[in-house]
Amino acid sequence: MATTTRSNSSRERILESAEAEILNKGFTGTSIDDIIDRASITKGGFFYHFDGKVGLAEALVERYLVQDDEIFSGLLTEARELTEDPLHRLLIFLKLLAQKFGNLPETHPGCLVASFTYESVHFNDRVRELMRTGIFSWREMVIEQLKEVDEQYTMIADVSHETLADMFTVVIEGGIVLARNLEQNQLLANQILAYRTFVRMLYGAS
Amino acid sequence: MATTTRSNSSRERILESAEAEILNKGFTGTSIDDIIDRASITKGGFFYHFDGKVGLAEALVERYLVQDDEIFSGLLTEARELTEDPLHRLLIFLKLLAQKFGNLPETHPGCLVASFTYESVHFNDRVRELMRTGIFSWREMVIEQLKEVDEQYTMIADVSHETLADMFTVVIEGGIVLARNLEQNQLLANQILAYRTFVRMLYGAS
DNA sequence: CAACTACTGTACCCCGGGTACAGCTAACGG
DNA sequence: CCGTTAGCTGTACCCGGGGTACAGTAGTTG
Repeated sequence: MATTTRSNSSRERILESAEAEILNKGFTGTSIDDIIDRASITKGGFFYHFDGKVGLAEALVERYLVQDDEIFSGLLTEARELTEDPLHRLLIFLKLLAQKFGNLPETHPGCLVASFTYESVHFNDRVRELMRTGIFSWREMVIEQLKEVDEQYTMIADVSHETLADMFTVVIEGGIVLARNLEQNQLLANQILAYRTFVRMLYGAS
Repeated sequence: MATTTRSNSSRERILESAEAEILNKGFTGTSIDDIIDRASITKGGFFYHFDGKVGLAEALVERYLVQDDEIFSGLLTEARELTEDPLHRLLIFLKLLAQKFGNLPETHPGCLVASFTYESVHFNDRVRELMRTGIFSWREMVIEQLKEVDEQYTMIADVSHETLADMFTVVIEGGIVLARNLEQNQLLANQILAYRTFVRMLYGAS
């Protein structure tokens, strides 16, 4: 299975095109023709790779979660190299993320999970399950950090790890919506930095 | 123009049905037939009231912003009756909102502005302008509160009024996405309460 | 009672999304 | 060097949705 003959890039090109189109037009609002034109492939080729449009949706979410994980892991590693302190590591991670989002050349393309949330009836259980998986994995990523922080710091207000961790995702999802409407990436960055301030204050760091 | 003869309720019924359908299926994913079936009206009747689907979208956002404003104004008035202190008023408002959302019988139906954000290309400038208007009005509502708070309290960290006000909307938009996916309204309530904790800490209130 | 509002019902067009499948071709394995 | 297979292309088809166009009708108001 290690071989993929001459292409395999076709499949990837379809996914790439589909994601870009869908984040602008929505899933139902994106036609297969839109996608295949952009990906320079034919309709037949599309159906060779995917089991219809819902099959494409499955592959898209899977891919999205993997890519997202890579981005977060990368920034987390970067932060880990800069400090041993778990709180500062988390704060650096958030600052790096804010910078990354604030410096995007265009407005943030959007989150596939959020997009699909408002069209969820068109998918199957597998897609909906994958979306939940994504939300849980983002939650767990932050909770892991918070656990380490709690070994050395004390939270000065009562916010559960789960809620504080979810707030990370919430701020990004909500921030994207506002940033896209106002065409202002800095708004998204500012929201992440505000969340960062909240975390910092909760642990009484100056 | 004060008269609306026997009905006018038809137009309202269409808007009601359309909003409900669209929040589940997305705008493009909702057919006019879906809407008119639910509203018990005919296609001719639909086109009598609206200038096509995009015309409906305009009316929907207009209506949504008015209704939303009424809800927020109502809770704000309620909070105003309970205290004179601007900070506590804001904190009570947030608690009331969290309670309202947490006690919904079903998962929160969703925000039309967020839904439309991921399908924005299908609308016209007027709709997109209305969406921005909504975001600005939510921002202004909170900024007004913060200004009054600042007359009596001092913020102990540097978060701009604009960013803190936007965070209100951000937390709701993001909270809705997570709450819908996990079918758990309390998550949305918890996010609003976490935001409330943040505001409280920023002003050094115990 | 005339005129108007607020519809219903029907009939129709066109486009494009979704599907199916038959055929071609480059590459690889034996 | 030839058969098989992955990776497509091309074509043909159906149906549903958006949108239009009226013609008719039943209350409502002046």
